[in-house]
Amino acid sequence: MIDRILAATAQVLEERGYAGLSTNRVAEQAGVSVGSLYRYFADKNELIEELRARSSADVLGELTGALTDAVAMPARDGVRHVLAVLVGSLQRHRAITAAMIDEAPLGAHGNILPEVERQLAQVTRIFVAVHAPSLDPAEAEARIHLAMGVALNACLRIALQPAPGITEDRLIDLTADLMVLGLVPDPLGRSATHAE
Amino acid sequence: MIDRILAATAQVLEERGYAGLSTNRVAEQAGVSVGSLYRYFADKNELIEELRARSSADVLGELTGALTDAVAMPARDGVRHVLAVLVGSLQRHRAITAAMIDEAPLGAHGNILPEVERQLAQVTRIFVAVHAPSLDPAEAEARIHLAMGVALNACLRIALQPAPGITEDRLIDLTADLMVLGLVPDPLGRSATHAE
Amino acid sequence: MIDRILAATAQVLEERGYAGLSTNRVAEQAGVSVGSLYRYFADKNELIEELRARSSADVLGELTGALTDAVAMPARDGVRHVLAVLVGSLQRHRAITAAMIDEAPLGAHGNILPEVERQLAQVTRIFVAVHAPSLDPAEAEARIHLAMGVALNACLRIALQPAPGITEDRLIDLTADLMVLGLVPDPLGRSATHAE
Amino acid sequence: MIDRILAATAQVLEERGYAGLSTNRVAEQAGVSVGSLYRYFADKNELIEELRARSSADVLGELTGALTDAVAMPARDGVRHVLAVLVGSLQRHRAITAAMIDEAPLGAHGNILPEVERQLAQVTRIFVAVHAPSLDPAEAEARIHLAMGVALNACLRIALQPAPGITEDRLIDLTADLMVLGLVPDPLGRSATHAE
DNA sequence: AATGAATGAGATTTCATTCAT
DNA sequence: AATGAATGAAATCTCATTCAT
Repeated sequence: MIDRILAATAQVLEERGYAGLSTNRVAEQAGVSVGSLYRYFADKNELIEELRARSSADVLGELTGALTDAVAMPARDGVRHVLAVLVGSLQRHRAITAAMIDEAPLGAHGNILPEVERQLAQVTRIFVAVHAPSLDPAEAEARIHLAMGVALNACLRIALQPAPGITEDRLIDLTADLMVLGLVPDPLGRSATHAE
Repeated sequence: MIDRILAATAQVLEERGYAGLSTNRVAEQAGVSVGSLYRYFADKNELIEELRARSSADVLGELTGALTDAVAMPARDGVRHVLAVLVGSLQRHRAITAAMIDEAPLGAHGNILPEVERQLAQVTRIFVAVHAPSLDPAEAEARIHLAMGVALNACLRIALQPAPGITEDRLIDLTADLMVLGLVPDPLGRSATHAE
Repeated sequence: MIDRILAATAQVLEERGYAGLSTNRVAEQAGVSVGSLYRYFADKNELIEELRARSSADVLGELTGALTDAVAMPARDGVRHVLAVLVGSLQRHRAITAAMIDEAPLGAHGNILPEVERQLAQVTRIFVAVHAPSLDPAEAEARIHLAMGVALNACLRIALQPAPGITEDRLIDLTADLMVLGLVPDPLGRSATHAE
Repeated sequence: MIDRILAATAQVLEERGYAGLSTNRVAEQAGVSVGSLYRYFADKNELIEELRARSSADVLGELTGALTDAVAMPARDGVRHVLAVLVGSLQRHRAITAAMIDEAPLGAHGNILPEVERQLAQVTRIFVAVHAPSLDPAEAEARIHLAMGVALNACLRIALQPAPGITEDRLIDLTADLMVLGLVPDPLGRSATHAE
C-alpha cells in the first residue's frame, strides 16, 4: 500500500509537477482513499520526504555498484565512471529529481540527495587518502566538501539540462578532470616541478 | 510604495519561506492593503519576478565592479576576487536568494540568477580567449558552461551553507583554483610533459 | 446534498437576486461547507446551469402533460389550456424564473427557457400543419418563431407581473386568441370574403 | 462631463459587456477620474439607470416621429410603420439594449424601456378608441397591456436576434398583423357573422 | 471641482486534514 | 483497516467607494 501510494506520488509529480501534487490526487492515482494515505503518512510532508528518501536510496544503490567498480580502475577513469553512472541514475529519476529541485521546499541548497552526497563523500575520502596521502586532513575535508557540491551540481546539470552543442560525454569528461584536479593537489607530480 | 511592498515580500520570504508567501501576508507586512499591492503588481507572479529582478540587478552590479577590478589582476587573483565578491553579494541577499533557490518554481535548476550566470559567462569567454587562446571554441564553450555551474553552485554553498571546520576564505581559494584549472587546459604548460 | 444545495441556491436567488448569489452564501444557506458545494459542482456556473436545467425540466414536464391533453381539445381550447398550464408552472417557479430572466447572463433575450420554447415550437408545428395545411412552410416557420416569442413573453408577463385591474384568466384568453389568429392565417375562412 | 461619462459607459458596455462594466473602467474610458464620476453619480446603479433612461429617451424620440406619421395612415400601415421604426431604433442602440436585457439587474421583466412602453400604450389607447370604439374600457386596457408586451418583445427579438431564414420585413409584417388582430376584436366586421 | 491612490470587504476556488461509518 | 464525504481556513484577485490633496 505504501509502495502504491509512493508510486502514485511519483507519477503525479511527473505529470502535474510539484504544484499539482495534492494528497487527494495522489490517493486517487493510487486507487486508494485519502484516509488510507493518512494512515501511512502523517502528513503531506512526510509523504514527500519518504519519496525523496527512496529515490535517494535508489540512486545510492546504483552508485554503490559504480563505486565498487571504480576502485579497480585508474583514478581518473574511476571518477569518470562514477559520474557517468550518477548522471544516468539521475536521468532515470529525472521527473522526481527535477520536481524536487525546482519546487520542493527542501531548505537545503543543492542537497537534494543528502544521502547520496554523504556516501559519495565517504568514498571520496578514501580516494583522497590513497591518491594524496600527504594532504592535510582539514584541507582534504574542504576539498571534498567543495568537490561534492561540484560533482552533484554538475551531474544534475548534465542530467537535467539540455546542453546546447556539447555532448553529455564530453561534459562528464570535463567534470571528471575537474574533480581529479580539485581533489588531488598535483595528480601528475607536477607540483614537484612546480615547487622548484 | 513599490519599494515597501518589495521589502515586505523579501521579509516574508525570509520569515516564512516561499510556501508561506501570500499576497495578503505581504500586504499586511507592508502595512498596505491588498488592493494596493494589486495596483502595483498585476499578480503574485509579477511581484516575485520583480523582486528577483531587483536582487539579480543588485548582485549583478556588485559583480560588474569586481569584474572590472579583476581584469587588472593576475588570472587566479582576478578569479578569486570575483568569487569573493560574489559570495559576499549572495550573503547580503541571503534571504531572497535562499528562498528562491530552494523553492521558487523557476524551471532552471540552480540557475537562479540567470543574468548573473550569463554576465559571468560573457567575461569568462574573454578570460579563456586570453589565457587559453588555442582552445577549440566548442571545447571552450563546454568548459565555460560547466565552470559557470560550478562557480555559482560553489558560491551559493559558501554563501549559504554553514561550512563545518573550513574557513570561507579557504573554500574560495579552492574554488578559484578549480576554476582556473577547469577553464585553462594546462595553465602551466603541463600538457607538454603529459604527452610524452 | 445536491438537492439541498440547489434548494439553497433557489432560495438565495429569491432573497438576494442574481447579484447577491455567492457560493459562500449558498453554502451557508444550505448548512453545508463551501468545500462540499465544490465537491458537487465544478464551479458557480455549473451550479446555476443545473438549477436552470432542473427548473426547465420541471416546467417542461408540466407542459408536456398539458400538450397531451390539448390534442384532444378544439384548437383554441387546447391553446388556452397549454397557456394556462404554462402560466401556472412559471408562477410555481417564480423565484428562479424571475431571477434568471432579469439577471442571469444568458445571452438569449427572453429565451430563458430555450427547451420550453423548442418543445412548444415542435408541437406548434403540428398544430399549424393540421389547422392551416395550405400555409407555405417558410411562412409557417416565421409565424411559429414569432408566436413562440409572443407566447412565452406573454406567459411570463402574466405569471410574474402584477396585472392592474385585469384578471389573469382574461389575459390568458386574449393570448390564446392572439396565438390562434397569429398562427392560422384565416381561422374562419375569412380570407375568402377578404379576397373579394 | 456627465455626457462623457455616459458615453464611456455605453462604450464599455459594448466592448466588455455588463460583467466587464466597472466604475474605474468607465472613468478611464471617459478620460476622467473615478472621483469625478462619483461627483456626478451617487453610485454605479445611478450611472446605469441614467444610461438606460437616456437610451430610452432616444428611442422614444424616434418613436414619437413615427407615431405622428402613423396617425395619417391606414391602421395596419400605421402600426407597421411604428414597429419598423422601433426595430430600427433598437438596432441602433443594440449594444446597450442587449447588455441591459441580458444582464442588468432590472427587476422588471421585459420592461427594459418602460418609458417606451408607456408612450406606446398611450397612443395605442387612442388607436383602440378610434378603431374599436365599442370595446369595453377594461377589456381595452387588457388588450393594450398584452399588446405592448407582445410588441416590445417581438421588436426586441427582431432587432437583436438573428432570424434564421426569415426576413426582418416579413416578421414586422406578421407582428403588425398580430397587433391589429389583437387590439381590435374584429377588424373586418367578422364578428357579426361570427355572432350569429 | 477634480484627482487618483488607497482601501478592504467579499468573491471564487483549492486542498490538507478529519472522522463517522 | 479502509473509506471518502465533509470541512473550513486560506489563497488569489476585483472593484465600488472614499478622501486627502
